[in-house]
Amino acid sequence: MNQIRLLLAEDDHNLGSLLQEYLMAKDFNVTLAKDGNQALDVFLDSEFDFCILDVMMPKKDGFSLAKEIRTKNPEIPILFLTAKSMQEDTIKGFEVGADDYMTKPFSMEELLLRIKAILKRTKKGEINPDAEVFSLGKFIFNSLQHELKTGDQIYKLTTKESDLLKLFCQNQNKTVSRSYALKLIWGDDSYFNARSMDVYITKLRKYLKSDASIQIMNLHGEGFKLVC
Amino acid sequence: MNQIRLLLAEDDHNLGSLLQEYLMAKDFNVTLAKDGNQALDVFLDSEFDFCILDVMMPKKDGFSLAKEIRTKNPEIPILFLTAKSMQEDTIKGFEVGADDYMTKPFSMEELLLRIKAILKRTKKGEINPDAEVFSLGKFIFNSLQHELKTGDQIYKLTTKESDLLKLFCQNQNKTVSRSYALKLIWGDDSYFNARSMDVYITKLRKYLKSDASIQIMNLHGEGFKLVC
DNA sequence: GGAGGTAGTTAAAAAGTGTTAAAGCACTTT
DNA sequence: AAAGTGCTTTAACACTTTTTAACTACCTCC
Repeated sequence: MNQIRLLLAEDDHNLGSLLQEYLMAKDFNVTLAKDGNQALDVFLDSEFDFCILDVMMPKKDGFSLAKEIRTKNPEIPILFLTAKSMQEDTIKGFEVGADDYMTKPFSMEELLLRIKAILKRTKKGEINPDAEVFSLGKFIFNSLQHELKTGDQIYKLTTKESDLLKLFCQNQNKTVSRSYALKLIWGDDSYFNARSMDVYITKLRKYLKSDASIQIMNLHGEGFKLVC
Repeated sequence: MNQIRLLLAEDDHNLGSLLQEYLMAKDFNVTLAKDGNQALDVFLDSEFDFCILDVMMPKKDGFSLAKEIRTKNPEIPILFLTAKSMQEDTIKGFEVGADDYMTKPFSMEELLLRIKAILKRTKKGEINPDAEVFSLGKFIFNSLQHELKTGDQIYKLTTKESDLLKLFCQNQNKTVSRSYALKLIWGDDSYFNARSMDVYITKLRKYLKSDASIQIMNLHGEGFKLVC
């Protein structure tokens, strides 16, 4: 099972590193940011699966941060940490699209349980992440053998075609950012690689076009999404 | 290769025997149980290599059954069949330690591919890196004596052929990079050696071509992989 | 609505691979 | 020493995969 990549934005250094250590011990990959601006920078720079944001932070508060994060990734689960049981905070938090919130002080164990609950809830279509065989509309894709089959025909995919399709299959109905795909498959993210990736997107679409129910959709400036 | 002994727990009699027949035709040894209790009895009575468990069954559901099976054998691969795409089921399934799951209705071909993928995955640890004798599909390869045997014939391999095949056998389903193979077998990595290696790849493929289930696959620019 | 970045597509260049046959080499046999 | 034998390397050509380039279309924001 892959590690969950978690962004923790918390200005209180003591609490921040305590949480980071605890969550890392629980096998999360935790990046700690010490204010809202730093958190946004880090978020835009790498890929995350989950955000824990303190509401009151210097430079940029948790809610504004959440809004900007949501424009980049409308799906990512967000859990807020509020300093006091402030009615206002709670309301505002859910308006921004919080998946949950916790009022300090809280037990780390409870936090962990809530994170797990949210992950369960939001992980809807996701299949076994280690799977090597995927079912895609009328296709069956065997990523080990690089074979994309349908009832009547079988395509032998090249390495790159297969790698890219596998990445999409592992992230069905989720946005895969360009830079993530490029780093993962092409090893790094540069302008020229980017155009190479576009060529492969075209190729995959050609293979898949006989089933209208699945498509690789572009989200302008954000990345691609395999919807099915 | 011996037959894989497979326990199939499925209360729907039609589906159950259909699957049983299909999998037996694919050379599995299939025992069909029609509820959870019967499945457990059978499991405790004999030896199995693989379990396919329906989640919803009378008397004992698939998850409870899986737990009891796991106490007896924590290693055995388990694949669940779920009636509908129930989020809960999936999560619970993976908590119990499912290796994969499939949602009804599914194609039998996909089921077969997934079973094979799991078997490949879980068998990996079995490979003894110091072994001198390898089983490769219908072949037996003795790297000490440079002999590649099948039921009806025996090939005497040359030193280089044998060294290269041994390297692949020690890294089944893993990518072996060109430069690694060249350094190990040819002593160094230069353009001309590289072409020599290609010639040997061709030779090995010729030996192995009578068994379609094993193949030496090229990963463009990365290396080769023996998949079986 | 136009500028500038982003994406879709095709074709050609470049890099890498598959295969066959002949040349080279070491080692035996005559 | 010449000829033969078996293995390995080199060379050559066809082919595949990946990248680069070029052109077109599109989306977003001022």
